Amino acid sequence: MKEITSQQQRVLDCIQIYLKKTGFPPTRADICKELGFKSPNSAETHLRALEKKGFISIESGTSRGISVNNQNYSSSDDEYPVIGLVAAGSPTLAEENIERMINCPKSFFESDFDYFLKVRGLSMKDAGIMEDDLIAVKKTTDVKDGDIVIARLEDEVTVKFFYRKSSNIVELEPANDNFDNILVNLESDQLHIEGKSVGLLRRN
Amino acid sequence: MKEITSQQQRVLDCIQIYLKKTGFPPTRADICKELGFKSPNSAETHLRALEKKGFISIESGTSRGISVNNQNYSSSDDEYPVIGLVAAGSPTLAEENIERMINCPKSFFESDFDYFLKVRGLSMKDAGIMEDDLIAVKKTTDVKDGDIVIARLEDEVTVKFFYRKSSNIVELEPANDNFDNILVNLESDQLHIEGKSVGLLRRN
DNA sequence: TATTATACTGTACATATATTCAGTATTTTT
DNA sequence: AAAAATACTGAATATATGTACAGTATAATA
Repeated sequence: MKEITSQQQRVLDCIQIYLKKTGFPPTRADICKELGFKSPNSAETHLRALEKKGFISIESGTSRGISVNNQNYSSSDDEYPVIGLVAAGSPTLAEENIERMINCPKSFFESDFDYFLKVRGLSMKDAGIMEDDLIAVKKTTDVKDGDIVIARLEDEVTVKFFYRKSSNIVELEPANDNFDNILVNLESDQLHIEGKSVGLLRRN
Repeated sequence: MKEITSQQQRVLDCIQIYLKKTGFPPTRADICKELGFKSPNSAETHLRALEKKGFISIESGTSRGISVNNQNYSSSDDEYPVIGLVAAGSPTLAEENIERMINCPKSFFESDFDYFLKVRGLSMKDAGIMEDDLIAVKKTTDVKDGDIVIARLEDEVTVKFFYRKSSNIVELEPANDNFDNILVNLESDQLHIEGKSVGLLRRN
């Protein structure tokens, strides 16, 4: 399977989320509405590209005739690791940081995910993310403005809102007045996006 | 869910087989072709009957807008209903209020639970409970000070912190400065504790 | 440098599709 | 005995939808 572009990934995600939500695939217009395109042909060309690369199949002349090919759809459970949000020096997902495993259905959240991150601190409390909450993290670097991302800045791992200010300036914004925004210059600072939040789990 | 007739069962089977084969639901014409009907209205009336009996949902004006309601359940998991937090007059757990079912491992939270409650409003936002969050609710009247309870006061269902002030005074405390505490006199007011929160689920 | 792929807007149109209306007939429920 | 639900055929139609065509622009590739 060939390489997928970030926009094509967005379209593919859009299809899967729509499918999960409604039970049937989206139309071209639905994709446009969801992703902000203004012409149905925008969706059409992306769909053709995704088909050419083997990610989806399209039934010609058929409304909503889209099917996702890889579909690992066995609705069975899986074990997901819980990673502690370690402050400094330690890379995420190192084996030492796995606190325990959690049994959870594969398609529990709108998007698939790779691990649970245990939250430390209250920098995102106004977004309803509290200490010891478990964030379902999807490993990806394809993040949009407003996404809650797991970012590593100079060996420190944090959870913040993501906003791209310009081609090489990124703002990491906490959801707590007691914390300051972090402006990152991609040229001088080393920023690594570990993934983004696709859900949250709290156990009282 | 009401009784299904043998012909309606054939149509329901047809939908599920078609879905499995193609990845998207059939049209009325597809069903006719599959089952040998000669008029699209044959399929239509069966679909309407299946919808009325709760086996499927139909999105009006939408091509292939059919979704099958009973999701495939897997082994050790269970199906839990999602209940909308209805404002006034409607009792919780009435069947009409079930928005959908969620497949979830039985021992997912620290305590067992009975249903998910979909949160409306921000009265508990400082406790990290946001709009549209799903609270895992255990049906019980055995609540302690500081528990997050689901309470019904005069037909209104709310989520609040629970504090017993004296033998017949209970305080329901929101987690939001814009809301006021509610003092309940158990002798004059009718307070019913539906249950308490044992966990929370958020799907971005 | 030319070509191809990506990433769109915008218009137009044939057809795929839901849905209504008019019938007929049998079975079940009230 | 009347009413409602079930189970169809057949025709008609508004609209939902795929898809082609005409552009523009930028990035990647050969």
